[in-house]
Amino acid sequence: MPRRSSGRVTLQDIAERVGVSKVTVSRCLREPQRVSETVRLRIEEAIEVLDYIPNRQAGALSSGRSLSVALLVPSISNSVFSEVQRGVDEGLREAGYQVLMGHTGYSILEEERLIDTFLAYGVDGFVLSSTRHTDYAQRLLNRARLPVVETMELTDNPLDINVGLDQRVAGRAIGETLIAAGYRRIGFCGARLDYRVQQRLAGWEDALKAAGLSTQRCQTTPRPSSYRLGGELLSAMLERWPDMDAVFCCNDDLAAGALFECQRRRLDVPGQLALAGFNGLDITDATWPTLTTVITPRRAIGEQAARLIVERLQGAPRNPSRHDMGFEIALRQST
Amino acid sequence: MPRRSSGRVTLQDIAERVGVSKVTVSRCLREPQRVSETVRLRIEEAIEVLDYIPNRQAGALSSGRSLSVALLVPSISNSVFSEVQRGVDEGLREAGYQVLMGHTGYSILEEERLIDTFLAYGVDGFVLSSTRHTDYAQRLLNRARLPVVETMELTDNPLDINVGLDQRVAGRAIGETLIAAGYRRIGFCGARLDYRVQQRLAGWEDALKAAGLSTQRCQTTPRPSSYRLGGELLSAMLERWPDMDAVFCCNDDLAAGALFECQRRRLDVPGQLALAGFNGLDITDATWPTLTTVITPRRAIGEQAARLIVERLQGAPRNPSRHDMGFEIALRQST
DNA sequence: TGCCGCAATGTTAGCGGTAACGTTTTCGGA
DNA sequence: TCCGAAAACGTTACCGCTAACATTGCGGCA
Repeated sequence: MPRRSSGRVTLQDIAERVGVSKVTVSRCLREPQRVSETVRLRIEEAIEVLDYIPNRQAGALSSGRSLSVALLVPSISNSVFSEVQRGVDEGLREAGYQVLMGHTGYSILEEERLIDTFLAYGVDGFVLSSTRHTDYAQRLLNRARLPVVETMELTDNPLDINVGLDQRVAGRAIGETLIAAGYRRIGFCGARLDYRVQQRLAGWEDALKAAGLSTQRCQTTPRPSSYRLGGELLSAMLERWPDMDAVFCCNDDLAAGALFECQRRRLDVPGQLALAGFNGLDITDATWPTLTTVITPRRAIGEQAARLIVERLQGAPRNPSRHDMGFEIALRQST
Repeated sequence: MPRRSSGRVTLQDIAERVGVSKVTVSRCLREPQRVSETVRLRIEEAIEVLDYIPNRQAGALSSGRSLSVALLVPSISNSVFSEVQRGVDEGLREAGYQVLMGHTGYSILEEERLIDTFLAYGVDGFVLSSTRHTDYAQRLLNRARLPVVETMELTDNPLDINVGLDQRVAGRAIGETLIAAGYRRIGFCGARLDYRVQQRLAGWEDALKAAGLSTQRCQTTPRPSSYRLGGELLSAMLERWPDMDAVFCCNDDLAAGALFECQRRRLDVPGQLALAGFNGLDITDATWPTLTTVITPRRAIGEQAARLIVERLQGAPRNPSRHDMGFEIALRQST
């Protein structure tokens, strides 16, 4: 007689119904080929009839493996990360892992809190979407000895595995693209200056400096990026630098917002002003004119992260590595 | 000597260091006021020093409560649900619960799979983003006797708690708005005809029929909604019904895509064609012209869902209920 | 002085699984 | 016919935590 039973169907219930011990039932679920055909069929029937759902918590507690991996993204509403998520999810699900998602709101403190929480849930690995973390978070991750993938940007000192692209090189590439297209008075607008945006800005400066152009037309704000903000920033820039002939927006949201503002002002794009974005979201290929942008391999990053984590979970040794997934420039109508 | 220790710091380690039993440490974490000041301080210090992270799986297994709630949304890339998620997350976190998210890809079979998975993880409740489920999923949910909130749309037969808005009434309202603005040859375009979209369509028909107008200008597709698809659908409609003077798009993505297509065709909005969307995403307030739309209280839905779940988790009796959160029409430049 | 009540802490027995190892059964080949 | 190894299944002892109950110690009061 159980002291406090949850009312849930357990392995024991299945075992009793079939007339075997619960280890046999457990084995039947994990290594079916090690159980005789007859018993297996009867166990499967009992599971079906009783609607048995295994208790993962108990399994995880006992085996030390939860078959789940945490994926931390800055923002769920930012569609940039939904592609990464898709890649991660697909790859991990195939290998039998469940992805648990958390969002940090672009705060490394919140990231720290989530790492703590997910460690408490016993996840078997982490996919992070940045290379910047609090000291405490790094300590926790190191101590836990779990596979950790830092994604999106590249770093020289990965915690473990690093999969991303060189944001600075990409920023430079888009700058050079604008220069090659003949623009000379090129601006930059950026919102929420996280590390990645700073890198893009640095790349933009690299390109302009290398061509002997002025880098003064730079408008930034710590506010979170949005379509409307793109319009506001562009307005501010047009006022300060009326001669500007092109703008590199640190992401596609700002670029689209800037485009809408141009339409509002009846400013011809690209005739009077060229626009470029970053990431290659769907919208860049739908607006009129379509937007030139840097297409980042977000899906591939997610898939690669999943692949590497699974490798490690299946026994591959810890071996810090960096994977540059590259990028692609999409030359569109806006330049 | 443990047979297989995980290397992790446990309650026992804290207890030994402080010189008390592990129950005392456990109590100190859950009901600090029941432990003497002296002991509490020493326990807290030990936790700090040893970087103790409680094992939630063990706790959940023992107590029967996991302090987590599953939130299932159709799509993570659809920003409609990110607001719901924010509301749910905020409300539940305050009450000490962790939200675990899953996405169903608009498939009730996938939803069923996720319900199974999250039950295996021992979640204490569910927030679903639809009222349609497989029979098996309903059976699982009923049997588990957990609080369940079905969100977004309303139903007459809630599984448990229902928080949403009447999609049909909202569809009718936008139809009436267009009619009141003087439009007479009003079209409807819809993608991925899930239950909610069907309801909006029915509402649109209600409005047109009530005004004695034709409901023939209706273009739909099962393909998933996107900006580009909005453009394609609009093109097809303009070809079939050149005289159309307004279109209600079943969501904002389609509406924005349709707007871009109008710009491409140099069709004046709203002069030659009026456009309306659904949901009230950020973009509707950023484009030029801005888009008329139905603003759905997604954040409020999430918050209310969280509130009701917490109530139930804190002991309120099961009491099937329906909460109509209403909607608001935003009249903008596109009509 | 003796007894009661309460605050503070301890003991015991699980929660539902799984690892490791032990036992029984089966069966082919010497 | 008998042996031995592999296949099939069982026993035991936990994983780390908590509910329920037991115990201890101390102050207050009759």
